[in-house]
Amino acid sequence: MNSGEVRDKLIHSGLKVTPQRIAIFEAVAILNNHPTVDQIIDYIRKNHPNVAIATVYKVLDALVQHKLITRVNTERDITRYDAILEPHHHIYYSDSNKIEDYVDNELSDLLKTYFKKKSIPGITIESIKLQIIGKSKIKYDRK
Amino acid sequence: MNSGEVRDKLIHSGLKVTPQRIAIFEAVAILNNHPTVDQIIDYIRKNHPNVAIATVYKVLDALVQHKLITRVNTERDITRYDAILEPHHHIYYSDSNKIEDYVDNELSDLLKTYFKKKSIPGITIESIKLQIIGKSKIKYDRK
DNA sequence: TTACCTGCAAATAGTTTGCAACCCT
DNA sequence: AGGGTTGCAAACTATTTGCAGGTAA
Repeated sequence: MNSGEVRDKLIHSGLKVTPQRIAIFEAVAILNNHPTVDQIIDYIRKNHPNVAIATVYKVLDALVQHKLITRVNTERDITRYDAILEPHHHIYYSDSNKIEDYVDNELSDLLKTYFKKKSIPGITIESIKLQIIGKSKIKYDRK
Repeated sequence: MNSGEVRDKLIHSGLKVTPQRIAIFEAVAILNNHPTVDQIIDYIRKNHPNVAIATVYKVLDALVQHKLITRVNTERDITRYDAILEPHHHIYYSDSNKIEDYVDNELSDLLKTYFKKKSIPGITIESIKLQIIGKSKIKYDRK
């Protein structure tokens, strides 16, 4: 996502285009893999040292509010953000604590079909998200 | 879950049985529906006024540590707990902000079969959790 | 121009920590 | 008896808020 796209998305949401917003939006997109606030702040401090931390929080809130990014629910006390908006599932690596996107249309269709047949009383389903929890098969080198 | 069962589970985990632990463990079980720390603290303050807040945190940590309860990943800044340990899915009501358990063996089997056939490279799957997000069909009375 | 945005510092809220006293086993 | 546990207050950390000055449209 280049800064032109970022500008477009901001304008489209009725948000004013400011250098801070471009920088922070890009940070979330560049730091793909569900960056934590810490990672975003680090990135901003390195690349745009005069942007205030409070601004990072305010901008992230604004972007979530206007659905340009989403918050990912993960471990307690760690807020992660995601610039990918298409419906997708998540893989949680319990050993390395990383999160990866998982797109699987066959699976999505399977679930769609399943819940079309078997609806859950009392609820109108809006979306279904899978959390796949597992261990990485690749061994890590010892430090 | 009666206090006898609670005692057994504590002993079984090698945790000492104290009135505070019984009270807090019971609170999570009684306040079923994924209580937040706030709700647990409220309950404890009402029913066991001399238990310190810090103790609630410490006991919840100990219970999670020993896998007697689990933490549920939800909205940022809201930590919820769950005394149900069997694998199960969650339904998130986007309108009322409630979480409900969803047990569906047919679905679990379907997923198991699916991922037996189609494994994801690089990961050994430990568990799969569904988050079903939707709106309640029941209308709420206006205040 | 003017309503929106940012930066700063102070405030807040949730959670953790250190340690002496306590109490299960 | 002795080590795990608790209670309290202080410490911490992440996030929010208020407001004066700045800036995009």
